[in-house]
Amino acid sequence: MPRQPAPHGRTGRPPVTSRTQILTAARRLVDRDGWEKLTIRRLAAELGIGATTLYHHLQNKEDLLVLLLNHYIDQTGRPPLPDDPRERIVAAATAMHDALAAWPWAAEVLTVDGFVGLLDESALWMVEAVVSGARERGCTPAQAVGVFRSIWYYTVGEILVRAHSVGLGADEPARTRGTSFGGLDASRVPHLAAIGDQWADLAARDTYPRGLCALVDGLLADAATA
Amino acid sequence: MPRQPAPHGRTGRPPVTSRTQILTAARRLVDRDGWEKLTIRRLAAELGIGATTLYHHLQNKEDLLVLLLNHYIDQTGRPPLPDDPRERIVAAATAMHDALAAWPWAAEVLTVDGFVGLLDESALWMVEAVVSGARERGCTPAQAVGVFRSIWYYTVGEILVRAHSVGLGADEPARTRGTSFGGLDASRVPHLAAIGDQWADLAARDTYPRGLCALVDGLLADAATA
DNA sequence: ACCTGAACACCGTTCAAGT
DNA sequence: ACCTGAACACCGTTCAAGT
Repeated sequence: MPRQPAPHGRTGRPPVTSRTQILTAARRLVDRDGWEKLTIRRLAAELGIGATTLYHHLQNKEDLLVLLLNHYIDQTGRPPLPDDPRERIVAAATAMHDALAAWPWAAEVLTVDGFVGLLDESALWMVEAVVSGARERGCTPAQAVGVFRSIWYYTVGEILVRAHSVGLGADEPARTRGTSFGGLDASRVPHLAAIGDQWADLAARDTYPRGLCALVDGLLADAATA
Repeated sequence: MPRQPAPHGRTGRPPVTSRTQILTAARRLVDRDGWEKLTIRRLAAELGIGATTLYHHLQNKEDLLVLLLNHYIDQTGRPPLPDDPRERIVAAATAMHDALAAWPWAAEVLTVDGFVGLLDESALWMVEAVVSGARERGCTPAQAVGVFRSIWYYTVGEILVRAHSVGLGADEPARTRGTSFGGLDASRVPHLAAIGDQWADLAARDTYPRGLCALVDGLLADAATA
């Protein structure tokens, strides 16, 4: 419901037509200055209004985050879904992953809040795709929900761990020590000691797709034998 | 290296013998008031010292978090590890999971920081157990690292999602609406609509062990066929 | 060495007041 | 209805100063 531009009596600063302007400004701020700079006060400054004014459009900061996440998901394209149920599950999971990986701060929101409550209907196609694939492969409704949840855990975990591992090398090379198991006690942790400095390289590889397929195959096999 | 109690000239407040007292106070504060109340200023008050004094023992807040996490892990018991490699992987992963689940705020630290750099050697037995099990089942070193990472993602994701879903029902029953897919459009998301209100129940179940086994079996099978 | 208060540069949020 | 500044109750961190 767009606002009428007609100023009935007043010609001052146009009102902050609710959510849309706020969300685009928030998105701009995050993209420019980073996720940790998204604050009520800064966002108000970005909009050229007082900080307290924002509270006429937003319940609180959490509200802003949820709104922004849904706004982002709404803009995310929806890939074609394969007919094969197993491939459909993988494609939907990959779409979730890629959407989050492209905007890592979105994953932060997922930790600030429970996840299910903040997805609006435009994001549910991913859930539907996974559940439908699982059902077609013989899962019960309970099993299908379990399949989705396992995939979701794996995906969120990958995003969060990766998001917080990136950039450490840039400003804090001291911590690179932890990432390589160079000087480990070979008698206590022989396999890690053997891997040694290679750990950093191996841990930097993108193993999400590989692990996802293994997970999906494992979940479907488990459901089939139950 | 414990401090001599002998006050050479002064009998004022005993010094904050570095880390140990700080960490026990921090742990007490977190257990009593919750993770979000752990702040430099409050911790100083808990210790009965000035806030700035803490900076003689701590680099910064992140340092405190890392120290506290390692302190917690050090105190965590180490379960017996099965001889069977597959069972060993599952047991080690379950131990990681249970340790984090028992103190959910620890999972928060994992998102604040990359994880590998903050584990000290006393926690590496879990990594070693997973890697050794994978190696015994024929994985290459690279595959074994991949097995660990996939399990880690799944575990961290489960902890984080669960930690942030708990308690929502308590103070915010309004958001329970999101957790049930009651009034969904059956033509657009038929499977979710069919599950409907059952989603909340199904999502509340503990499916970590089930999903973990599926993941491990999937990973080992994948490595075997590569 | 160890500790301090004051200060800086921020937060989210509320409230009474303005148009 | 929409917006405001002032204020409240906090943060992490730095710095010059005290013993």
